[in-house]
Amino acid sequence: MRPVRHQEIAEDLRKKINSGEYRSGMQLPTESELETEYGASRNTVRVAVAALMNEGLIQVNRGRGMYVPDSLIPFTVLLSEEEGGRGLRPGLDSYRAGVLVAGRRPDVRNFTTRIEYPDTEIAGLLEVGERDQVAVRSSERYIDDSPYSTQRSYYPMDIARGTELEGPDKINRGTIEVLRELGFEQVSHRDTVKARMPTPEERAFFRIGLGVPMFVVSRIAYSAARESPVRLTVTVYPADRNRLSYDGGDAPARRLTEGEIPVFG
Amino acid sequence: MRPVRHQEIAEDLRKKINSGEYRSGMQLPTESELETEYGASRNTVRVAVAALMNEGLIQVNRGRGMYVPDSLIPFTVLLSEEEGGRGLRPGLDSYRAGVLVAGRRPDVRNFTTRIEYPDTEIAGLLEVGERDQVAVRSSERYIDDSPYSTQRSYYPMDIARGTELEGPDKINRGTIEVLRELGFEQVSHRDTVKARMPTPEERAFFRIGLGVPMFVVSRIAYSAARESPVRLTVTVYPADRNRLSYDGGDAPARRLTEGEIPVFG
DNA sequence: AAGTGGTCTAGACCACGGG
DNA sequence: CCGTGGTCTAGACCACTTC
Repeated sequence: MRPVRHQEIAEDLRKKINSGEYRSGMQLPTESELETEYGASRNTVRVAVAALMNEGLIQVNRGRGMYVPDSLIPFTVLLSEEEGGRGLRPGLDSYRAGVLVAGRRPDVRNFTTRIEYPDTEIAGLLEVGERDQVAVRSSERYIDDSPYSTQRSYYPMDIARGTELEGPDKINRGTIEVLRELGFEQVSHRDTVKARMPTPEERAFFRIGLGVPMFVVSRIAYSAARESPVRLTVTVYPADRNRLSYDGGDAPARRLTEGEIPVFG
Repeated sequence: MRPVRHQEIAEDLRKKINSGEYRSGMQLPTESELETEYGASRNTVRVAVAALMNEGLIQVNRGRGMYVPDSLIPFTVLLSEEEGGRGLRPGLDSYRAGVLVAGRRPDVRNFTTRIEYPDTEIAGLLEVGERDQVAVRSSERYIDDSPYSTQRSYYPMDIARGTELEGPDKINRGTIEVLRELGFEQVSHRDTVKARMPTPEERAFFRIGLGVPMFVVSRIAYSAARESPVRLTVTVYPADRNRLSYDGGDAPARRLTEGEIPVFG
């Protein structure tokens, strides 16, 4: 296989990054320096650089230069903790309570409620007909003023009708508690995790570079009082600063690595 | 904000794909057609096209054209099923047994065993010192001759020494069974899920396009006979054809959507 | 052979960040 | 202001697929 110039350049830069010759936070040579260093035209250099961006290996700031990304403090999203367990503050939903326990500041913005007809996928997961309306509660979640996740919960209208769930207000005590009050205590759930690239809107909202995928976690919640689900919650997280954690059986207490921050879904 | 030509082109193509004007499997206009359609130079068109590739919206075949990807049959990886449960064939590891149950053909290739010093991350997760050796068992897993996942399991040497685990052979009855025979019955585990972009090697091995992220699932296994973990298994899956599933509580039986194929981790 | 995308060049002007 | 990366052009040749 005949070597291809931009691939050689990319491979060389990859090696220098992975070997630590270029470390986190360091600036790489400028485009014109790379041109002379590799004896290639600017566009060829840019093709190589684009490949590295898409792998998440470098970050480019217009006007300033190219950098090896700082390693981010990872949030570990605990997705199999019991609701309301582990000394969380009662009367708060688990996201808020969990972030507070971690010593961070939670915030929910742009909260909206809507009633709509579900698309095929949502209807299938919620086990309702496509002509049955659902109540949709959407919000953006922040930690310390940085966008953290977007969330959308769907409720069958026969549960939500006439309740707070279809109302326009945030519910600080958590919707799990509301469902319990309505007689639908959540006894089990099923999570489906997908990963995909962000839309341009998500890239802008989360302020992430190229090469950063998104987690999409869909949680279907069940109650003993009903065969079909009582709720579907879809949460989207950027994958560069989040990892998901699931315990099976009675796993031992968590040992945190340096800088790791546990939060709740 | 002054409109930028290649972004306009990309946005227009995105709309046509999402609206269904270009459907799965359809060929898009060629580069030269897009040049005349948008009145832009070839490189500008190519920048727009590159963005769509990175979002996973289109797939490009050299010499043939650009296509909207066929939607893949999704594998659903069941990660919270009981080992050996649900009528799996006894005497087979859960991956093989699960794939057979789904009516597909499992295959393990390029199996290797190695003894090495763990890096900082592995040592931390396994709770061994960086100067304590570990046994590493690596393999590539296929389903119906298509690459499905790569897997690497790490065992503390004080468990693996002198056992099949450090030997060069595949163990068809599953290493969970071997650990049980050694007195380390697995009673709990903790999964950590990450998502990242593939390396060029992974792109080639899994034959995936740009814009397809990878799942990295790290499972730490615990036994009642020992405080520190008995195994760490790291599995890598391409995210375009896999979703991960975790049940919490006693979730109801799974309802499969059309074409969905459940398999085991 | 014809048509597709892949590679590469040389040069121009623009927009942003920081001194 | 200068240096950075971002946009865009016009043209050339190459490699792969299909007929």
